[in-house]
Amino acid sequence: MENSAAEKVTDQIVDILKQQVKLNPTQIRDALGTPPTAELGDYAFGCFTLAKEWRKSPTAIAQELTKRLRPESYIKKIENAGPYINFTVDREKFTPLVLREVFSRGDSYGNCDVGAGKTVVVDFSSPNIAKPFGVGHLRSTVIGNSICRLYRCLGYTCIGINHLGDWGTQFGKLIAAYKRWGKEGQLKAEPVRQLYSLYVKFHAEAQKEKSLEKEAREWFRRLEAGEREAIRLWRWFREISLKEFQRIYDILDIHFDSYAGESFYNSMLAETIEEVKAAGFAQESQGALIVDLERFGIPPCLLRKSDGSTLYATRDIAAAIYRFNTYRFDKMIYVVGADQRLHFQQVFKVLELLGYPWADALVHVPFGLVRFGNGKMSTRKGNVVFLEEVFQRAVELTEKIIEEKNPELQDRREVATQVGVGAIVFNDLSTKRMKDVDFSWDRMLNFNGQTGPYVQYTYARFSSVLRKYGRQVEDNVNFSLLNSTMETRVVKLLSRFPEVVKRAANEYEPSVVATYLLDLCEASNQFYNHFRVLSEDLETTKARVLLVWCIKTVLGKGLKVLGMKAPERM
RNA sequence: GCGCCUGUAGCUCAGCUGGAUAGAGCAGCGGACUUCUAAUCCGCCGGUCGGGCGUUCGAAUCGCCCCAGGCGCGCCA
Repeated sequence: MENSAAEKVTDQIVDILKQQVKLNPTQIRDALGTPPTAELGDYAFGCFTLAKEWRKSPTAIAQELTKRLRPESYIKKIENAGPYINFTVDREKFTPLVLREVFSRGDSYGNCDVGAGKTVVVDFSSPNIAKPFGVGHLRSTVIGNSICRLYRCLGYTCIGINHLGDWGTQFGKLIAAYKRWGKEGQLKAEPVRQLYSLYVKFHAEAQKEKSLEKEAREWFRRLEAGEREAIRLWRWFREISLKEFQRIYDILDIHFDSYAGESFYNSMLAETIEEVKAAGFAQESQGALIVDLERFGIPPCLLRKSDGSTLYATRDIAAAIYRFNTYRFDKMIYVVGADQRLHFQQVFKVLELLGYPWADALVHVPFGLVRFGNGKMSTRKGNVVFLEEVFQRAVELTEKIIEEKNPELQDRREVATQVGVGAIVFNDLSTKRMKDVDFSWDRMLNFNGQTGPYVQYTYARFSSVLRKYGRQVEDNVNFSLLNSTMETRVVKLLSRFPEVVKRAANEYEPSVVATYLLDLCEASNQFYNHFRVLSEDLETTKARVLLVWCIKTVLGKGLKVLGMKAPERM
């Protein structure tokens, strides 16, 4: 695949510098920075590292070097400023290069083929059956979805797996609770609400009545033993929960290649345990089966409880092996909360001990917790915010705003959903994933400033301009009509998009794309407010329309990568 | 106690992996709609980058030590 415009420029600078400087291309590239203001130039090379070798001050070196360097092709000016050599790009060449690239690539702009022929598995969302889908689960869902989309941009085949929490002690609790207090009719009427209140009631009652916990463990044991009554209830709970989750995934327009949850691996667990034993790493301890990891400075990994039932570490180990055999992945990413860091360290280590060469292709992508009020959101305490309620309120508010700002809008309901849900999604993706977040209605429902609706609004606005223009957009324009600082700033930002996608994927950090989009919106809205795109002047109009087309395309692509909709009007 | 994460303006966050004067948004104040969507744009106000020591020509960024908050650390997931 051909180099992007930005790469061509940096390659050019490297070419110019490498004749005079004894550094290899990557060293030069790494040393390149951006001057504090655009007037100084587009790229800066600081001469600090050369100072030792040349036994001169960086300022003197910069001065001397600048005299010897001659601008070529994409570089128009090379100037010295203190210890820096500043390179100014030739706008006459750069602007057409960038805009023509965006124009010809369209929606595939920003894609590359580094991942061609490779497969990456992404384990994300993974809600617990029988628990309501809370705002906490949203993070894994939207971050994971975006990571999938990012890797697809890089050419990877991406398999999204929803590792449903459909097995474990919680089902023992749920069955026990249902047996005591549950009513079939109620459960059919509003499944997840009822399951949830049974779950909450269980924990409240268990405080007073110690025997409850024992009862729950017993039910889970019977479930694992495959007893009919237990299986029947489990299946039922699973089915009704899944149906509700599906509604949420439909709203978000997120789809999985596999819904193989924890229960899927039940039949493989005995074999997995045998494998660990055979490899000589398993040992009995206080009645449980563990893998001692002390020599790696990690607490032991529990494979089996003293009552014989299994634990989720075992299921994760079995799942990883199964997935490798099924997908032959080159990388597997787990998008799971930071509170499970240790768990994944343990699981990865055990797989490494078992001698799987792909163990180092496993990566846990953790994220900060969502807190509510005074503490962590806890399903047990009934301290959760339902995602559906969040969506509902966001969409309602959006409809109200549309009512006052754009009352004639067609498909109002649909747009309101796209924007309302977009606001929630963007809110979760716009800050670095490791930060804990305090849930706040105010922040969720703010549509001004650095928000999802702002990006969508900008997109809709430029769409509107193109609609009004109504003719075919072409890249055969007079580019010198786009040489204001505002336009140059936009062009420069557009040229950075491919690199932004790569960085976001490498760092598993969708927020890189989100913050980039905000920058692009700011620059583009500034341009919009200062220039009139459609005017009597045909030449200028054609040039600006091309720029608008490129802005719209990149914004649309960016929104798509974040898993958001890009409404043409709002 | 041990380990990991976070700490930048009143609030929410950027800061391109060590470089030039630390940037946005929200909130507050003041401006810009007879013209392509004002969910926008412009201006003002606002910072001992948690604290200290160190490495370096140069530190918000790297190292060490504290402080504060969060999360883990054997039968939950």
